[in-house]
Amino acid sequence: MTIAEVSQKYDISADTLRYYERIGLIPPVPRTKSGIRDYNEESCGWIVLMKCMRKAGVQIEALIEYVALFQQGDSTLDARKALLMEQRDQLLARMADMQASLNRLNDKIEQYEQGLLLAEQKLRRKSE
Amino acid sequence: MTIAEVSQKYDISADTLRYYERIGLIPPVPRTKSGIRDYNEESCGWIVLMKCMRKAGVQIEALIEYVALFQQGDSTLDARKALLMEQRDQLLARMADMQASLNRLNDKIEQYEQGLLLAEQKLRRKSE
DNA sequence: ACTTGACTTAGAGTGTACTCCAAATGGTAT
DNA sequence: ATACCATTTGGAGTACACTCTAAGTCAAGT
Repeated sequence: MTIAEVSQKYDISADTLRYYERIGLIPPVPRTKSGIRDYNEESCGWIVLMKCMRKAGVQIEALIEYVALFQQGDSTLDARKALLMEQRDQLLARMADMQASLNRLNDKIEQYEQGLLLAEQKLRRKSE
Repeated sequence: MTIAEVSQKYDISADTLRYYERIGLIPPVPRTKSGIRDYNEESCGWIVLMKCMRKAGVQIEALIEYVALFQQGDSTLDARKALLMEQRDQLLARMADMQASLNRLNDKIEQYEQGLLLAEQKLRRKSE
């Protein structure tokens, strides 16, 4: 697959795909003889993984390290697992922050609902 | 309260507190005659709110707009509620992305656990 | 052969959210 | 009075993650 096809398929700009490869967020993508990227299934797998992680706010630096470890082979299996577990913990912490924020938002929205209700009642009383 | 006290109490740098006020993320803080900030309960309330929202990734721009609406008085009650509801929706969407990422991380970690187990078994077999 | 359009690279530019700095001022301790 | 330390402002600098630009290359169509 060309970069344009991958870009469309996964809704990621070609610039971002090149950037991800350049910084090592995904392993090098296979090329044609003339140097044009020819994404295969493995490349696409990395892209899907990284899109998912980035959408969730996982830092690029940690992901780069994961890819680097992966490329170093089986000796890094436990380091990779440790990295994933750390990212999971951070993710859980961020989700807890978001839940706290969500609760506050819900409380506030409810207050506004009651406030608006009171304002409506005032208007009705006036017109009666 | 001075800016140093507020900074310590809420674990936000004095620079950030000034920055938040400058851009309108919190309403103007009361001052002493000599122009030094003297945070009161209301100021602290805004700080707590904004710390919570920012930790959860709510965009500064939306929060600035909320404060601006708030300062315009009761005529903006429904606009404020609409803004909060939009932010809640965005928050829920991001939490869903994070849950997807969390699921993938958990799957991968489990794979590594099984992989490591297999590696251990291989080692044991060799040494037997 | 020549145009066209997608692709390549290196490097510069952008947006968001801080974070730091310099110069000036104010209140407090000696 | 003088030293000292926190505070003030405006503006510059930083970190992260893209995003865009310029200049060049390549394969396909006419």
